[in-house]
Amino acid sequence: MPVRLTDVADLAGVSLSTASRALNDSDHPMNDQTRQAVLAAAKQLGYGPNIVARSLRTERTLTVGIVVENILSPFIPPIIRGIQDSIDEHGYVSIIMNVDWDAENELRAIKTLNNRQIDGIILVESCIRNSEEVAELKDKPHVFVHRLFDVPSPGSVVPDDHHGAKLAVNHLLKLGHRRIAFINGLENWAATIDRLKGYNDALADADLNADSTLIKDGDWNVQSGYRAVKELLSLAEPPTAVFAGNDLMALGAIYAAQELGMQVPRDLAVVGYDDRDFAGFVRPSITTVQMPCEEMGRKSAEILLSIVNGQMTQSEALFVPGQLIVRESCGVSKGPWEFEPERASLTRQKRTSVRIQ
Amino acid sequence: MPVRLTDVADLAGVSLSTASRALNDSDHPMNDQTRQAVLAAAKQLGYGPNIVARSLRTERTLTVGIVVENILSPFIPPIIRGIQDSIDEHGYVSIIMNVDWDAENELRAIKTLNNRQIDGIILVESCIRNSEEVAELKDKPHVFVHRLFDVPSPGSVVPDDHHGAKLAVNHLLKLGHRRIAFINGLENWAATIDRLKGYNDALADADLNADSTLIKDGDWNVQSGYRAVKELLSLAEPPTAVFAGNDLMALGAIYAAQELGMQVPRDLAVVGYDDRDFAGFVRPSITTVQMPCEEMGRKSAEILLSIVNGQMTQSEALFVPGQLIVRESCGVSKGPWEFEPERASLTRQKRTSVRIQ
DNA sequence: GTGAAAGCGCTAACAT
DNA sequence: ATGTTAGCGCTTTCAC
Repeated sequence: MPVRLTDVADLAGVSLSTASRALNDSDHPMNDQTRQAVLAAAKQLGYGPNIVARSLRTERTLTVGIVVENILSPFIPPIIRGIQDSIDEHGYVSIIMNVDWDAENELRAIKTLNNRQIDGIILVESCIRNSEEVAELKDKPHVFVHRLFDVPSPGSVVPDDHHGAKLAVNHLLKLGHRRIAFINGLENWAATIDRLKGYNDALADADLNADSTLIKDGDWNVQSGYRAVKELLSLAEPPTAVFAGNDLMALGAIYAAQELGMQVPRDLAVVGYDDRDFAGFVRPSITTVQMPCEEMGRKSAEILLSIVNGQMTQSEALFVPGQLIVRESCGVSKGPWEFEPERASLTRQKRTSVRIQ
Repeated sequence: MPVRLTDVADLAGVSLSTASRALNDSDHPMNDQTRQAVLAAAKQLGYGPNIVARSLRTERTLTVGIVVENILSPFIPPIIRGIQDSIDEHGYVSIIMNVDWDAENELRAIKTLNNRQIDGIILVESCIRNSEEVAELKDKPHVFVHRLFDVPSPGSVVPDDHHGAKLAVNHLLKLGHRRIAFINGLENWAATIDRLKGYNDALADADLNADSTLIKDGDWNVQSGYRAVKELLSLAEPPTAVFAGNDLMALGAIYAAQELGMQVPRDLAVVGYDDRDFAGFVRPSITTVQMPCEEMGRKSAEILLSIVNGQMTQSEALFVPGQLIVRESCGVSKGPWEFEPERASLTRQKRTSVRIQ
C-alpha cells in the first residue's frame, strides 16, 4: 500500500539508484530528462520518502531532542517555539521530554533520545548535572539554554539579565526617579544575581549611591512583592519607584501600593521583569523587561545545528538581550487605557478556515 | 563506537536472535541462564537498542505526531503535557508541529509526520479541514482534541463546556444571586454556544426566566468584559453577579466594577471560565471553571493508542468535564488574602540539585 | 549517465 | 532452546 522508491523507479523505468539521485537532487551528474521522469513518477504516485529507512542508512535522523524541566513552566513554550522555527527551516523536527526537575528522569530522557539516534540535544533550564548524565551527553552535540544556578558555561545560551536590569533602572532614572527600590528573587539564582548587579550598576553609572534599605528579598511570587512594598512604603524615606525582580512580584508591589491608597504609577512607579502574558492584561499594565525566550531558542538551535554539521565544535556562552516593554505602571502614559489582546494570536494567527463536514 | 546487538551477542556467546529475544523479553521460551548472560553483557557494554533500525523492521516508530495551532496558545502546553504523560508510559514519544492556523502548514505537517512513519496523529484545535488533508489522514490513526467551530465529531475529545457553565451558574445561585449576567464569547465558537446553553439551562433548572438584557456580547478579550459590565451596571436593574465566558473577560468585568467604585465580590460577584494562570494571581483572585486540558490530552492519547493497537477503530466524541475552582471573586472568602504560587511548580517540582562543575 | 549490489541494525520466520 | 537467514527502504560505493 505505501509507495516505495522502487515503485517510483519502476514507473519511471529507471533503476533504484537513479530514482534516489533524482529525488535528492544530488550533485551526481545526470540527464535532466530522466530526472524529470522520476519526479513526475514520484508525483503521480504521491511518493514520500521513508525517513526511518533513510535515517538507518545515513545515520542522521534530522531530529533533535529537547529536554525541558516542564512544558508548563512559563518560559518553556516560547523557547521551544524558537527552536522549532529554527530547525524547521532545515527539515528537522524535535522530540520534547519533560524531566520535572528530577535527575533520574533527565538521565532516562537523554538515554531515550540517544537510542532514537537523535542528532543533537538542547537542554532547557535543567540545572541538574551529574557525571553519569554528562557521560551520556558525551560525543552527542548539545547546547544548554537558560539556567537556574549555574554560571554560564561554554555551549550555553542565556538571557542577558544584567543588561535588562540596567534598561529597567535607566528608564526609571530618565523619568526622574532617584529613590528606586529593588525586590530580589530567590537567592543563588543567576537571574537574581544578574538583575541585582544590573540595578546596582545602573545606579552607580548615574552617580547615585545605593541605599541598602531599598533592597528587599523576595521569592519570585506575588506575595513577596506585596510584602516588600508594604515594608518599603513604611520607611521614613520611601522609594518613588520599585524595580521588581519579576512580573509576579511587580504585581504584588502594585497591590501593596493600592491597598495603601496609592495609585500606580502616580504615587509609585513599578517595573517588572520577564514580560509574562498577564503583564499586558492587568491594570495598570506592567512595564517590564522581556525575557527573549524565542530568540534564545532560535540561537540555541542555530548553534546546535552548526555543531551537528561540523561547522563548529564548542561555542562560547551566548548572552541574549531582551527589550524594555513600556506600559502603564511606570508613569509613561500611552493615552487612554487599552488592554492587550491575547499574545499567541498576535502575529501568527491567520484563520483560513476551510471547513469540510 | 556505538554498541550494537551483535556486540552484546558476541560477548554473551550467543546468537543475534537469542540476544534479541532476551532483551525484548519475548514470550519465546528460553533458558533463563542464557537470558541473564545476555542481560549482563548488555549492561556491561551499556547497550541501548537502535530504535531507528528496530522501527524499520517492525514498522512501528513508537512515535505520535501532535499537530497544534501554536504551542504558545495558552491551552496547548497542558494538552501536550497530558498527551506526553500518557504515551510515555507506553514508551512512545511525540513530535510537535505548529501550523499557525494555516491550512497549507497543516497539510505539510501531516505529510512530514507520515514520512517519518509515526504511528498516529493527534490534532489539537485545528479547525481547518480540507479534503486533501483528510486524505492524508486516511488509514493513519488520529484523534482530534478541542475544537473551535466544529460540532464534536467521532474521534474527538472536547471539553464539556455545557456542564462547566452549569457548575458556575449553580454556584452563583447557591450564593443567593438571582440576577446573573452572562458575557458571551465570539460568535460560532463551540465554547460560546455551549457555555451560553449551560447558563440558560442552569437558570431554567432554577425556575428563573432568562432576562436577555443580562446577556452581553464579548470577544474573549479583557476589554470586552470591561465594556459589558460597564453597560450592565448602568441598567435600571443591574445584575448582582456576572458569569463571564472566560477569565480574560472576567478580569475586565472586575476592572469595570472597580472603576465604578464597587468592590468585587461584595457589590458584584464574578465567575470566569478556563482557569488561566492569572486567575490565581490577580486580586481578587477569580473563581472559575477549569478547562481540563491535561485530562483531555491524556484521554486523547489513550484513545489514539488503543486505535494504534487495534483495540478500537473509531471512538465516539468524548466530553471531558472540568471542575469549579472557587476563589475570591464570587463572595466565598477563603480567609485572609493569599496569592497562589506559580502553577508549573505546584505538583511536579522536586529540585534534587546535584551540581557538577 | 546509469545500474547492480552491499549494508545500515534490528526482528521474526524458519530451521535445527 | 538456540541459530541461521531474509529483509524492512533507503543511500552509496563501485562497476560499466
